[in-house]
Amino acid sequence: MEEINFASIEKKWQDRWEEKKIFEAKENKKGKYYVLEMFPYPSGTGIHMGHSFNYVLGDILARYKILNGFNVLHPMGFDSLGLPAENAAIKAGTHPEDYTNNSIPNFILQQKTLGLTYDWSRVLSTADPAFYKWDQWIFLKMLEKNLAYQKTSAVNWCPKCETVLANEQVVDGKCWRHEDTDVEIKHLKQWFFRITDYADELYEDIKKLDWPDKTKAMQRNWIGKSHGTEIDFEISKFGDIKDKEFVFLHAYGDNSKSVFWEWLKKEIELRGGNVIFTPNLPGGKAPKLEEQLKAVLDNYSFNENTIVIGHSLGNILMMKILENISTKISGFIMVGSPLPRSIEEYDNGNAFRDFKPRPTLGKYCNWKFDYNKIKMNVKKIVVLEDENDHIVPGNDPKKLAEFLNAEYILSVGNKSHYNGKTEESVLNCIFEKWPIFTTRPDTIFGVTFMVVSAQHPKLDGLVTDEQKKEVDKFLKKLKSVSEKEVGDLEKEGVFSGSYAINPMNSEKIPVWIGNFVVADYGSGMVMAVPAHDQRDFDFAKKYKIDIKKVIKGELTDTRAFSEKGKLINSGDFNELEFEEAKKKITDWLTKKKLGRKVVNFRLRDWGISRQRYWGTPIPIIHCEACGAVPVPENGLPVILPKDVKFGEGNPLETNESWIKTPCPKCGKMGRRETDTMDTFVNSSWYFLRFCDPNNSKKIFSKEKVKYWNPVDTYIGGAEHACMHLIYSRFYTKFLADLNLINFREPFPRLYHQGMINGNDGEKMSKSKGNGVEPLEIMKKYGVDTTRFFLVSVAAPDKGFNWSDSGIQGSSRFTKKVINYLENNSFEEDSKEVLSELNKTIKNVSEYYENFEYRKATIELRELFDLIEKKESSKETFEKFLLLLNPICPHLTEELWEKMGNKNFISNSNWPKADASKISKKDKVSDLNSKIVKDIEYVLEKVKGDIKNVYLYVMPFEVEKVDTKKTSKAVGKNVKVFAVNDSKKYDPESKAKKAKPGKVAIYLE
RNA sequence: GAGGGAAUGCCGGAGCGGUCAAACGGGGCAGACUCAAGAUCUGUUGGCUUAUGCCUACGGGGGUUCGAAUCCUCCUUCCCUCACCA
Repeated sequence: MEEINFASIEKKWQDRWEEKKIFEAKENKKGKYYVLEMFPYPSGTGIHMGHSFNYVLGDILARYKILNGFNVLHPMGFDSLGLPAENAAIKAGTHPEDYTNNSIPNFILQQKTLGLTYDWSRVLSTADPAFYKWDQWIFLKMLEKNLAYQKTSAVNWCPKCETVLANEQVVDGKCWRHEDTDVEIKHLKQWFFRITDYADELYEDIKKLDWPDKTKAMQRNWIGKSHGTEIDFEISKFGDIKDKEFVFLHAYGDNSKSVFWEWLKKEIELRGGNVIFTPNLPGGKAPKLEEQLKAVLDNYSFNENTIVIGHSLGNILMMKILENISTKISGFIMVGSPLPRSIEEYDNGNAFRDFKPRPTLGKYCNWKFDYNKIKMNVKKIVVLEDENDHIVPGNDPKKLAEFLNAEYILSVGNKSHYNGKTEESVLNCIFEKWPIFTTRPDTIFGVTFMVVSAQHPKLDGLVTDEQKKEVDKFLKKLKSVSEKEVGDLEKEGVFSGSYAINPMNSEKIPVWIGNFVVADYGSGMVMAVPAHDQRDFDFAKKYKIDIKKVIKGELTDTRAFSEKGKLINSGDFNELEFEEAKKKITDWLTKKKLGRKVVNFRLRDWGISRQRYWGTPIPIIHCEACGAVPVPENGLPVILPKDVKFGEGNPLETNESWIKTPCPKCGKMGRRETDTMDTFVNSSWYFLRFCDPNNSKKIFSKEKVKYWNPVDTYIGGAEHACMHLIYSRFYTKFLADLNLINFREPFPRLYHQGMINGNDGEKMSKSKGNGVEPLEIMKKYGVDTTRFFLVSVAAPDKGFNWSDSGIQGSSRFTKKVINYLENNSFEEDSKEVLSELNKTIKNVSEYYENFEYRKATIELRELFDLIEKKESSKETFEKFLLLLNPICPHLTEELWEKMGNKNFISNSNWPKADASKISKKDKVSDLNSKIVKDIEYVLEKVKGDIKNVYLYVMPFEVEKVDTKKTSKAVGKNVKVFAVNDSKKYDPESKAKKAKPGKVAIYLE
């Protein structure tokens, strides 16, 4: 047998395919099929086995579809922007652009050797400004729709490189280049896409997808939709109010006129505070300072627990009082504060000033204040502005608040200087409402502490003076730890000094600060029920916090009872079961406006800012006057400047002349945004660009995209289950909302190829030396053999360990096929061959359709074995070649030609199966013959006098069963029922055992 | 901790209620061709010493069934993903 020259056969056919452009796709009236493999990052090392596997899987499907008459789009491109090119630039001193420009042709060359059906006229590269221009265009659209925004968020920072690090550049909390340097957390202003606006649709549409269950589950987890209840807890801004003394200072006159305060008094007392003093203020509309001071100071001595609620002129009096006392009081809430006007007049924050009297108030207000002393004598001041306050010209409570370092609250909708609404607002000044998300409202009576995230933006307001030191100590400890290690931290916390109030029973609950609470999930604070949640339990044990049981069940020393059960110690809700309790408590809260049913998502907005060079520039110009101004559409693309320095911070910041550019709005000199976009933006829509890759006027032609999309089958690694596949779904939905496309899911059918490991079962890697180079293997065994082997070892989604002896088995097969013509002559088909052929056509078609390529290789081997052994015709062998073509395109072309065909086998026609030629033996899936066999078997097993046989089948199968023939065949009286037939005779309810294609049998 | 997947003969791996001692491939063994090896081809590959028979077998226990590798349940082991999500 002569040595086969695979290489020349392969080259010959690849050249001919390319020359005749048989794989170039054009829109036409035939049914379309869009097969896509995830495009690669073109690394300098070329393609590896995983790439080859991925492409071959897609190629087999594409070829199968071509043979079946589909107009197939099968494109390839390069995800060429990205960190590796930049890393190579830093480490090897090449420019990312050169690196990329060198890698891509090499990649294409290697891909071409695989004999793929790619339409190379459509190749695209994301590093091409003609491509990323449209990234920028989409960004502008996002901005327009308020889906792009800026906020500060944490990044990894290497103090030695003075630059931001990507997660993969952080190794064990250290910098990838400086192994001795701890990575720090830094907060930077960054750009985000509001993917959370689509969270619900992204979640709900998962069920429409024909994707691996696992991937769907991963997406569901990632989006993390959870139903629960949001409960408003009030938190005192003044720490524990139990020992606080509330003093009301109204404007003037005797306190009996202050009926207004009655409601407030009641509410404060309900929450455990004491209202102890509401003095009469003498003097009517012309009060004298001395008289008023006396009236107050003679009756009450201010102390560290005092909280004053002053209204209007009462505030003025209080400020005077604060000048006159020597203790520091706890709080001062200034309501309806008509002072002071124009703080700007104020003299360096230290002087006295005149308060210009209103005519009606006479001398009263002609006072001067020592503001520093006032500030010194109050721990916390809150300024509450009524909308009415601004009516007095020049009065500006907001400025007053700034001035006094006070918290400022606007009482919205309160137009009066003094009414019931004001009271509610005052209450909100003392007790702030925090909505808390929980999935277990049934345990609300068991809440014994709250935990707020240590990273919470409103944390400061919760920390009392007494606890400040400890809290600071705790927070400092956190900051020295890198983000990744936070995950391994032990749950720790510190008491904030504040208390929350349980809305169910007004119980006082301490608020802790914890390192384990996520700041941007829910409201960044959780209610802790130690008796029924393990994490809360551990925390409570550690810090000796009360544990209150509210569900019947067993607590141990180390375990909380976190299962469902009946409520106890829960007031009116005792004895209720889990589900009912949840509902009733939520209803109660909803009615009282203290809570509501909500849906919460784990999904966060997508941070697209990267402080790196080799990505799409964000088309924004920062202008001192106008802020962040988008680059107008005609200014796109914003092209990456080639002239930058690597290795010292963000390379883009090293090119001043690129950065400096006029503001599109006002024309003054502004600065370009130096952040680039996450490279996932490119892969989020590249599949659309393939439909119209060279369009320079538009992102793509709507018609072309409409013709080809959605992608019929998408193939790629499971590692993209979350990021890439969620982002492209998000982009698709967004572009559909812009009316650019007419579908909302990009990839209705998804397939993951498995991992190919080294022969030792370990991941292939250079350092382990267990890698197998696809090009070498193909050189040695031939491309078709390699393709055949790749799909014959295991189911494509499972992957396998590489084995050198394994490929020899495939090699034997392909060689036998190639040599077949030399050693055999054709005759008329034997029945056996015909049966096997038609069975194989039938089955293999299904296998190709469903990625059961392994089974296809098995049947093809069996068919070929038979063709070799038994008489078979030329037609049969040609059909066999057609069936084999998707896997082994070159050798089938070669033999096809040798047999005298002038056309390409690769775009000819798929054979049709003739079911009548399939012999009984091979018709395993035939329902009737199966039934007969089953009955005969059962009859044989069950000895006894049987007359009737009852069959139960799926409703749609009733008509398929031939009762007459079956009765005759088994010699019994056979009756058929649909499983859902209520009149069926089924004394032993066998019907439930039936399945599609599988009957249930009852004998009588 | 949550979610997903898997466990089959020497190995990889199919089968997913009756046709199962279990496809197909690798490997082993025997034979053919050869001085010999390789390549190729043929046969064989759980045990019982040969029977259209029995036994033991698809991770382990229990169950459903006339019948289980296949369905249910519990357990064990392994792999993957997200991991403090309230």
